[in-house]
Amino acid sequence: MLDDELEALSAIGRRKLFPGGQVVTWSGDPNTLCANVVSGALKVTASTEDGREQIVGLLYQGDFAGQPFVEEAPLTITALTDTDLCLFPRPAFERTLGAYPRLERLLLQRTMRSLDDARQRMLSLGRKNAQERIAGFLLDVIERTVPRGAPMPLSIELPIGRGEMADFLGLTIETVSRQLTRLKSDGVIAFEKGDRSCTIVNRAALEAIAYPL
Amino acid sequence: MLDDELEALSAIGRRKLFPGGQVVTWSGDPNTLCANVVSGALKVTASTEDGREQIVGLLYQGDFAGQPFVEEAPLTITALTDTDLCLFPRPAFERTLGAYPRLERLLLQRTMRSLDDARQRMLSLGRKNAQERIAGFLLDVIERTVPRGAPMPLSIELPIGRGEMADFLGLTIETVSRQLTRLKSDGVIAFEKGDRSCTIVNRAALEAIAYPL
DNA sequence: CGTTTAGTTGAACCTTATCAAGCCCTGTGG
DNA sequence: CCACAGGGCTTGATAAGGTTCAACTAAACG
Repeated sequence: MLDDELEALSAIGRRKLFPGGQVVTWSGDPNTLCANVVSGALKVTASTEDGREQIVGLLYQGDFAGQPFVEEAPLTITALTDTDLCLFPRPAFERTLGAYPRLERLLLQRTMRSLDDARQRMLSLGRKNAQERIAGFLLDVIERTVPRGAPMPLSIELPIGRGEMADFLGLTIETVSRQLTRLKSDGVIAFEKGDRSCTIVNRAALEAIAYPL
Repeated sequence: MLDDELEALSAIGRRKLFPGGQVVTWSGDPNTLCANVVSGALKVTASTEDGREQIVGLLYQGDFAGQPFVEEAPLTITALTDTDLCLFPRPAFERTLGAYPRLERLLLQRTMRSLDDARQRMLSLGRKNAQERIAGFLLDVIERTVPRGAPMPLSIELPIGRGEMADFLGLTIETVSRQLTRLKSDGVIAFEKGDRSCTIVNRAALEAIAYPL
């Protein structure tokens, strides 16, 4: 981002801290905000009326949240951990986009990447079994957090708990738990000091599971 | 779209007819093209290496196809019926976007709508059962093709066959077929003159199935 | 400590996939 | 004109993968 763009954004943005668990935007509410994630993590969820929930996206440091040019927020956004957001009132943000074409270009590219992402997840949700989804998820976490070509046994910190993994992968808590213990007893992964810190013992095996044939 | 934008686009576009079944873009190939759908219909698919397929989007008249600013095409696009496309070489299309900010804005808005769409489908694929998916699909077709507030018994033409419905909904052909016959015997829909032309007998019932509670 | 919360494990059940036949329509060639 | 082959769809029987319900464990917290 260029200096004047950053400046223009910071002129309309205000920082706000959201404690873990707090909802930033409710689905159906008037869409008043866009934001940049300064630190922390958020989940973007879609729900059925009867309470079933699907996590349709996870947002981390540097990610963009919200939808300009839309009157009603279609999705609920919730802080997973304590999260620092830089909030932009939507109308001001839209004006800034108009004034800085490079910014709009950037947003377009990000939106298209999100779309690609969403489509890969549709493949996963529609056509993969529980093992493949879990393995794919672990590989995604690796890609997101581990520097390229780090030496094996890798250690990763799962960004979400079992329940949220289930909501992300379209499974139940129990299935997620069982598949993880299966990967563990197969010697592919291991857990130490807690259910969230996971060691990748055999990455190749994980890839073979996630991407068969 | 404004006159000069249309002109700029038509200057770089060339029309081409694709017969039904023909692939327009292969996933993994160099991404050389974007296009507008002049007439006909296309499917956008993601696949696993071992051949499972998920339809991640359907494109109709007026829809935009392709991904500017990406070097490798991530998805396969196939003509469902004979389809007339207006093709743009990607580099020229990107230059045109830069020259006509309103055009880029338009594309951004479309991309965001596609993203919303994709996320709703994630909810469907991850959290809804076969009946709900089928009912939701039928309602989507209605929304797309029937004028608002048309009188009941509605008649719609299914844009795709059973196999493609299955690939779209993350089900099998057999399950799609069974759920449709179930809706038929429940008196919610009916079929005349062929498997593709479907009469909506009871739209409210369909909505109650698609959106429980 | 007792309570709560997250995770694991087990057993029964259910939805959907899988495999296999059969049907209907269309187009083709004898 | 009829037999027949092929594609798209339906239907049935069976099986598997996941869900559900329930009990249990372990760590966290007052």
